[in-house]
Amino acid sequence: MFMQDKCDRVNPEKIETLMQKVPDSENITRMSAVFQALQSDTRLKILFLLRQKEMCVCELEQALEVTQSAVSHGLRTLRQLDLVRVRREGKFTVYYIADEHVRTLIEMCLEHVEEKT
Amino acid sequence: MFMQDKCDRVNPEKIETLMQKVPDSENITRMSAVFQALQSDTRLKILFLLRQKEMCVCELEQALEVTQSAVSHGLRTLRQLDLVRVRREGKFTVYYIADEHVRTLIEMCLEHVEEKT
DNA sequence: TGAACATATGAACAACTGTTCATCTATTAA
DNA sequence: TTAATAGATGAACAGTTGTTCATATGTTCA
Repeated sequence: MFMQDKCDRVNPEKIETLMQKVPDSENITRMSAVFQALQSDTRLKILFLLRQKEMCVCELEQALEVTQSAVSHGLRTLRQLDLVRVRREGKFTVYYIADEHVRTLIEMCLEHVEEKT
Repeated sequence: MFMQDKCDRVNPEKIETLMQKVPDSENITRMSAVFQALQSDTRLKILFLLRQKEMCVCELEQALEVTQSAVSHGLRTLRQLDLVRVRREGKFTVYYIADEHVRTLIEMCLEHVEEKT
């Protein structure tokens, strides 16, 4: 038996069906973490740089004009969510975009904001 | 004349060229705001609900089991960034996904997190 | 009109975030 | 080995966020 609390439009059974098609809590939380990683000017710029070519930390540091620490922290966040990946190259640590999903995410979002005058 | 501060890999001219292809500050900030809106369990669930069918506030309220106030605040955030749009329907306010970019964004992100076992 | 329902919004507080500073580890080249 | 360079990380502080509570606005129907 369902409660029919308030709104006339509410059909509790239908709502339950809709909720079942929402990703489970674990995945919602993961997605939330991904979007949260993308919600930073610095990290976004890092991704738009890496989108063009893989780069080491100090290249990013020079390009972005923030401290090495800030770049490194930003990269860790992106790395932990598998948005970027790393490769050692001698004394350099080279970062690159993890996969096409990431490219699509930032490109889709750019299109969205560019659309508005 | 450019400074060659640190890293051997750094080629200042090349870096300048790369930076020119990064979206300008205004758009980066807008994207940042969009991702920041997507970085919330409640708002993500709202979008995954609206993705299935347009809904009024009280339907969302029932589905999500948070206060009406929280839903309404969440919707405002999404609305301000044109991620959802509104339509009046008698005494109801019906919300729906703004466009395909938004669908793609959340679907792309879901794929990304589902990929990791 | 007024009562009931649907939605919006401001205030406020706890929780979280991004940056810098200081410091530590790892790698290279001499 | 040692000095120099590349990168990582913890602490800490100022700034930001999401929720609830209380209340205001808007719509319908009797």
